[in-house]
Amino acid sequence: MPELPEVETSRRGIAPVVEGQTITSVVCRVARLRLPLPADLSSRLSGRKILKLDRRAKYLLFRLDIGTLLIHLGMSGHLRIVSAGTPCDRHDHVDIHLGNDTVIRFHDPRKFGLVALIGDAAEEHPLLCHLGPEPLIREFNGQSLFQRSRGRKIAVKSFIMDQQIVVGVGNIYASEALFRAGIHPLRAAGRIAATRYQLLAESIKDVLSEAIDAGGTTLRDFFDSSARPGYFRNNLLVYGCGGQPCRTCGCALKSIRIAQRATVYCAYCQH
DNA sequence: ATGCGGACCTGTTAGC
DNA sequence: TGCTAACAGGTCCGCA
Repeated sequence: MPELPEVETSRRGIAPVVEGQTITSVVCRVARLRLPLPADLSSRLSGRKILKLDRRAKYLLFRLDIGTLLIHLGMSGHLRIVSAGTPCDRHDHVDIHLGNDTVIRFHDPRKFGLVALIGDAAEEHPLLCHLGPEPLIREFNGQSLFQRSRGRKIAVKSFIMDQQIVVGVGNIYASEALFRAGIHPLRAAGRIAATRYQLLAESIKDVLSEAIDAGGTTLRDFFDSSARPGYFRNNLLVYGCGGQPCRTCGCALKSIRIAQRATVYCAYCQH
């Protein structure tokens, strides 16, 4: 669920409700997610004001008057805004109560998510400081991808999923972007020409932007309690389509595993 | 330094 | 129908 577009959609949905609000209390129902939850989270957060909600990679950054509350949704997490008093479900691990009688509720069955309170210089925190560029900014482009790829033998799919190279390209969008760019996912990153990286960078930007726009559609029913599959699902050209005909050439799409991740591509269109 | 495999968890689905 | 195995959209760590 939480690819970068979903995290951005969450941010856009939640920001108007929480910005400017004061945290009144925090309830944690588990001791740890990916990392242990700070034991004193409630006492440290109570009375603090949420100034702004930002996103960096797939992390949500709640900018407070005393530092930053960092939330990562992992593989299975989501945030919902609910009214105070809404009964909680299984896997509703953390409730952040706000002054306006609403609650930010963190739900994560697989517990791969993360909640941490970090200091003011959030970007220098160990969890964030090694992250590569955001995919949608100008500084991320074919030229920078090309330069960083020289000498690398890693499969290009793993290369673009490396958060030090570029953030936010998850397993789904890696396959989608490579299909759009006509690049074989197993090709060694260091053996791809600059012009093709140009195309790849554009494909990454396009597919993520389109997915964010589609997430905007989900925004309308964002406060629904039902977790429905992302709207962008209908726009996927290869992911989850193994065995089906390629939209371009009609040949059956191939399913393989790269670094233990499901990968789909067209052996005819991608080189 | 690079690249790979395993680990962290639970839920759902495919297959027998 | 019921059981088991495989798999799931992320990230970090340790080893070769």
